[in-house]
This record gives sequence, C-alpha cells and structure tokens, in this order.
Amino acid sequence: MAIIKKTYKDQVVDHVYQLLLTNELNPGDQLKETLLAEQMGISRAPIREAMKELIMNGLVDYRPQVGNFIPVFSPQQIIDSYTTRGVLEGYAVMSACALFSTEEIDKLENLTVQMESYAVKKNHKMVIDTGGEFHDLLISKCDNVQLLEYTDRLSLKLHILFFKYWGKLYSSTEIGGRHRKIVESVKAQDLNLIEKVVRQHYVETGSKIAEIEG
Amino acid sequence: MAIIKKTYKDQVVDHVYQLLLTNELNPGDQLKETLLAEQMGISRAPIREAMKELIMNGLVDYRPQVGNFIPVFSPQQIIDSYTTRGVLEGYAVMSACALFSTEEIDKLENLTVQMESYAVKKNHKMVIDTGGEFHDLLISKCDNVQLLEYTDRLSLKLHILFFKYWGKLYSSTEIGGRHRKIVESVKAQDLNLIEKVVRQHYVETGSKIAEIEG
DNA sequence: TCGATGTCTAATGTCGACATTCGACAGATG
DNA sequence: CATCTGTCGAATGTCGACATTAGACATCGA
Repeated sequence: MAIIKKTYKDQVVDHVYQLLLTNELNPGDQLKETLLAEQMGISRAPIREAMKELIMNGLVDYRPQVGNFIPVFSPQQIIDSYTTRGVLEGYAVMSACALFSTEEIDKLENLTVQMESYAVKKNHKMVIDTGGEFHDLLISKCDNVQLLEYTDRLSLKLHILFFKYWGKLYSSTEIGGRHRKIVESVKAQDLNLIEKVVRQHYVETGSKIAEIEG
Repeated sequence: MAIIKKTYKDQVVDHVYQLLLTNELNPGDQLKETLLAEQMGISRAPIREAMKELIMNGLVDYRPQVGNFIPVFSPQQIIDSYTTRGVLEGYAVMSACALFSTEEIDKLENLTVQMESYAVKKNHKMVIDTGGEFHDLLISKCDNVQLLEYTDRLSLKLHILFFKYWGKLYSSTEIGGRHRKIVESVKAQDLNLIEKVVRQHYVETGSKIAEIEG
C-alpha cells in the first residue's frame, strides 16, 4: 500500500517546492493563482489552499489584495532566521541532552565524520543529507511539541529557500569542527555550552549565507 | 480616517476571537464552515480563508477531510507552549538588553508597581493589560523579525486560548516579584540571568495554568 | 459474539463565474 | 516640473453548486 492519495492542494505545495528547489522561482516572483491553476489544470481553489500552507511555513509572502510572492530577504533577515533556528534548537538539545544513549552519541560522532568525508569529496547533496540526519537526531529527544513545530517549520523554510547556497558553505574542517563541538558539549552535559555552540553554529551558517546572497 | 475596511475573512477571524474570549467555544468544538457561513450571512470561501489564518496562529486544529477544531491541550502541552514563549522572549530581551534607556527601565518598574496594585484590587483586566504592555516594551528592542513573528503568534495563541485562566493566576506579591526580577536582571545587564528569569517566569505561568486546567 | 463489509450522511474539497480592489499610467492642474 | 486625479487592466476576494470523503451505523457471516 504505497499509494498515498494526495489532495490537489498537497500536489500544488509539492509543485512549488520543486519550482523553488530547481531555481525556477526567484525571490520577488509573484505566484499568480490563475496562472498556476492553468498550468496544473485545476481551479484556483486548491491553489489558494496551497498558498495558505506555504505562507504558514514562511515560504511565501502574502500581500492582501495584491498577491503571493517568493520572499526577498535582506542579509540581516537571513541571519535572523538562522539565529532563531539556533535559539530553538539550542533549547531543544539542551533540555533533553540527558536522554541520549551512548549509541546515539556514537551515531552523532559517526555522522560528523561522514559529513567531513563527503565535504572533502565535494558531495554536497550527501553533506546536506547527513547534516539533516545529524540535526534530526540531535533534537529527537525533545518532546516539546510547540517548540518542535516552530523548529520544523523554520527548518523547512531555510532548507528550501537557501538550499542553493548550502553547497558553497563549508570547508571540510569547518563543518567537522562545528558539529564536533556540539557533540562534545552534549557528551559533557554542559547545558550552557550546548546552547552556546548550537546557537553559534546557526549564526555562523546564517552569516555565511547572508554573505553569499548579499 | 478611522474607518478600516475589513475583508470578510478578517471579520470571521475577529468573530471567532470573540467566540473564544467569551467562552462560547470550548476545546474540542468543531467549527463547521457551513454553519459559520450561515450565521454570518456569507459564503464558505471567506470562512475557509479565516480558518487558515486561525490555524496558522495555532488557534484552530485542522484535520484534513474532517474539519477544524478548537484545540484540546494536555497540561504538558500548555507548559510546553509557555516554555517556548519563554525561550523566545528570553532571547529577544537578552539580545537587545543594552538598548534600553533609563526612561524605559523606569517605565518597566512603574508597570510592575501598577500590576501589583491592580492585582491587589483584583482588577484582572488591568493586570492583563499592564502585563501585556510590560512584555511588549520588554521585547520592543529586539529587531529579529523572524523571532518576533513566532513570539507574536504564540502570544496571541496563549492570550486567546487561556485568557479565561489568567484572572486566577497570581497573588499580588508573586506577580510583582516575578516581573521585578526580570527588570533587575535587565538593569544588571546580566545576559545569562535575563534568559533564566524570563524562562522561569513563563514556565511557572504555564505550570499554574496547566494545574488549573488539568 | 465479534469482526469485516456495505451504505448513508454530513462535512470538507473543488469548481467556474462574478465582484472588488490594488497599482500603473495618462492627463489635468498648479 | 511636480503632484494630483481618474481610468483601466489584471490580480485577488467571494459566491453558489457539485464532487468527494471520513466516520457512523447497520448488516452480514464465521
């Protein structure tokens, strides 16, 4: 039973994700309901439904009576978004750091090594995937539904809108070093340090991307 | 020029706010589009638009193909929501605490005194309003748009969904003491302390409400 | 008896058409 | 020349009707 029925709305959302990830949509572009509806052979109703979801996840800017636009971020706003992710993830990791098993810590260390290795080989896709796995595991012990909701949304937003820059982000030593610092702080169960290094990780990531984008 | 034209959608949103604040809607209730449309004399389209906005702000739970419901929170979820607010506000205040003028610090202290005074008189409405002003001023120096967006949304959600409990929350000494601690930490420019006391304030608030509700 | 299956209903999902509004541009006005 | 105003087009906002589906209930069979 692999067939998952999707509503038109969901298909539209996926469609826009693809358009963003393949750079067919750029910051400032307007998503015209009529046009999208024509292109997908459906009516405007599900397009509008999809827009609301995209807006909710921060992937689309809405201007009443005018339309929906791919957001344009200033360098500072990029930094702000990553900073916010860091604040949320920092707390998530810190608040549940006692719950990691030794196997999971090992896993985190292995992922770090893999990431470095992929970075050396310039296999950016795998760097990103491994990084995703790392951060997912890192926050997996947190059970604050509200906080995770925001973390996930922000994660999706940053992933989709800035995916194109991630390849240029790190040298292999930087990416390894940063993640190693996080693992070390968790191993040490140093609450203050955990929040500090996680935040730092995201602020630096955001700054780098803001630099590239600006 | 005080007349602000509102779209039907906005009127629906306001209508639901009112229903929630006046306890005409309770956790678990379904918001049926057809019924709301009839009651307001409009079609389902703007009702659906309004639902999306309410969902985005966390005031309504959406179940695909089933409907929209007033959320039911477990005590733990209530605590989680307040905790998250504390994490966000704690960072907001901490990151911009150097920007407060002495006049603004004075204002914060005055608001604390007023709050205490209203609490003594059991004037709950004014306690809440003054408290709102206090926290608004507290985060006003933060310019992280992304973080403030989440803070505001969460604020609205907690305000509207748990408004009914706020009256029972504090004794006058508690409410004064808690807010005084925050002001003191800001005056001292003690970054770690600021985050700690702000978080503590919200965790305790959330716990109290969870206790009442549970 | 109890679980699987069929049917029904009330709610959401989608449609195409019409109403309304924002923003651009041309022309009037000082 | 700058600014104000009116018109116009293209986009969103709203409508009423129809399509589809989740969940409740009745039915059937081991």
